Amino acid sequence: MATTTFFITTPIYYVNDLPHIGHIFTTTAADTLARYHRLAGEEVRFLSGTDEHGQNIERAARREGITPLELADRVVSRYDELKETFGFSYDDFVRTTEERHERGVIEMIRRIDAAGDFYVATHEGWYCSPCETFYTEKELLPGKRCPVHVELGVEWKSEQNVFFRLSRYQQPLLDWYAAHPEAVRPSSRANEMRSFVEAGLRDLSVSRANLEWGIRFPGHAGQTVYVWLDALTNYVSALGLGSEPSPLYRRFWAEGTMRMHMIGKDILRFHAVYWPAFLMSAGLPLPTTVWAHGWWQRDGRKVSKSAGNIVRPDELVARFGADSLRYFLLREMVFGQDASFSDEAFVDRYNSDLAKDLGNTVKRVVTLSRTAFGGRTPFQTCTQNPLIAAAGQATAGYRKAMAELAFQQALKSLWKLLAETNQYLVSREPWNLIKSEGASDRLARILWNGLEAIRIVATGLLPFMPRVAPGILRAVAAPVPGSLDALAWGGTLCDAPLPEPTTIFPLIDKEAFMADVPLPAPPAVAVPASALPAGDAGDAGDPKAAPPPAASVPPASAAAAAAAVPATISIDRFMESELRVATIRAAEPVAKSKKLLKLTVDLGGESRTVVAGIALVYRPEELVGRQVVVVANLEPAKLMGVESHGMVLAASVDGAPVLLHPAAPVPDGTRVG
RNA sequence: CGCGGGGUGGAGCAGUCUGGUAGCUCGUUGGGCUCAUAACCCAAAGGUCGCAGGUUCAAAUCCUGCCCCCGCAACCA
Repeated sequence: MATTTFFITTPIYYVNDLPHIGHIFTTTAADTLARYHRLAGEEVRFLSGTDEHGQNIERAARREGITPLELADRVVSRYDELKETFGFSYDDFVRTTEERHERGVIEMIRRIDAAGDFYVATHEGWYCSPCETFYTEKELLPGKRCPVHVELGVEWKSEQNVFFRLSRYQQPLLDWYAAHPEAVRPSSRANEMRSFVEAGLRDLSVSRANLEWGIRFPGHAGQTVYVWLDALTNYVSALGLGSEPSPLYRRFWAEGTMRMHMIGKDILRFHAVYWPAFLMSAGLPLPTTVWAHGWWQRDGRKVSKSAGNIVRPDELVARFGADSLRYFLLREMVFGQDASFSDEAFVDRYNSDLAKDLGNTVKRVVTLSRTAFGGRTPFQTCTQNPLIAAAGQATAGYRKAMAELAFQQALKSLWKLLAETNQYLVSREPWNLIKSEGASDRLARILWNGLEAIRIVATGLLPFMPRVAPGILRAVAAPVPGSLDALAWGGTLCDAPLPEPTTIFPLIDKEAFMADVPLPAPPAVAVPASALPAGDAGDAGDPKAAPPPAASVPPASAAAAAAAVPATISIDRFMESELRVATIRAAEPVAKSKKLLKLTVDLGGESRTVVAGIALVYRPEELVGRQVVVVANLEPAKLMGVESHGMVLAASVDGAPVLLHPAAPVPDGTRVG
């Protein structure tokens, strides 16, 4: 029986973005899994990389006056640093500008072409000449101007492109999902993909004309391979598809046991629909699992010093170590769902889990043993005690959770064993035995059990904390194992020298730490997007790259004819509007909007959220407590994501709003009219 | 009807797919212990599981409607 193989990938990260918490998270998850499977005795191949082609890179490079490759090199060096810092253990790092990748893409195209799944068709859209790019209606600025060259208009242009017959793979994809429940996880995502595919698939434009920075499309002069076909192929090109011989490709893909893509949910469609379709067309095996995790978010409403939810991974790493962050990321999030990141949660987690539960217990047991046995581990083992069953349950729960990528559960299982170890110690009171009977047999068994439990926990932590876990093992005089077999009870050495314990995770004064959190930029002013690390977990390509539909539909006329307004209306008609006086109880800017303020308004017992476009003139602070007139029966509307339940009346002077208010205070809710 | 996430003790969350005594962590209070990083152990208080209907012997969980919050897109409702 051949060894089980485990091929795991991160997305290839787009190089116009510096690494952030999302990249760190995805790679940490994949790394932890890779390490776990190595310990499980499987043959593991772990791949990461960068996506370096495309218009955006070309533009960004031009802006900085360097070549695209120089730009990519610079970002790649940041990923190298990250690898060092976090101890990522990928075996290979593929860059889409590498020759081996290009060979893979060309082979992929050859195979798809042989299957007859390419055709040339016309592709139309709004085009900006300086950008050499098509934009969708939505991307354009008002007046059909280019979002990059804001002063320039765009033109309607059509271009010949190569299309992939994605539509042919609708049923095969549905069959694949049905036959492989593990193919897309978590299962809620699989449902999403199924309904997406069931709704019908359009053919996909997979080339661009006039795109310099990319791989030339074989057999179609003037065409460049477009993002996703290029990017997704990295998973096999890095293994050597298109190069001969390609033993890695054969071993880990063609004949591999597990082929897993770890991705963020934002790029699921590309991995669970397009990529399998490409592979089907090419006659290659499909991934066994596409695992889409959730996003790290932040509570946008409460970005403040007191809330302490400012993400500063660099500082956290510098102060607490990369392993602490690795632990936090996998312990805090229910893998697959979204979670929110905050400094406060981090410090809480660090103090309670790492400093107290883990660090303190290690030091506690080691100190007891050193005191009782002259700086050594106890002289005898123990084969009958309550911790054995506890450890058995903990490791079983751990393994089960790891198999399901339930990292949170796996860690919880280990921590339960730590708690049980502390309970055991309290029940046996070894500190009293030291005084009463010295280095007795009984004491030896008790403390050996304590050390053994810690050894097992540290073993389970090896995939999660690749630097700290070996340190703990050394602290309990245990060898660093190369196999999960070490999770079994009984590994702690007898009468072995125990080094003097150190404080692995110093307890942090949370108050002091939180006071240290720098204030964010004033939210009333436009905050540069770069100051707010995105919550997503790494794009494997241009997020704007969703290919336009094959069928060209001229964009709808933007300007609908203004509804004719009669010169006068009846009093009844006017009375249909419910105008009421209200007091502004709270006001805050709407995130990322220039003009909107979110007002919480008191209508006399009823509290409402009303969005008003007055931020350019009024500051939130000066509004609170003021009375205004509100249209109370307006149908709700969403503005910049915030649902507005009413409208604040204001006079408009050259577009600048001036709020209306009663000349004397009146009760809230008073009808106007 | 733009897409998506969510509303469960003070805080943060799990549980919802596969209905059946509401669970975890932190915090709080009281007690214990003193080996350990003011750590560890025990106990207690604290919840209309957003609201309203429905299905069911039984609903946090399934169905319908509604309200609210958050992220993305949409900027003056």
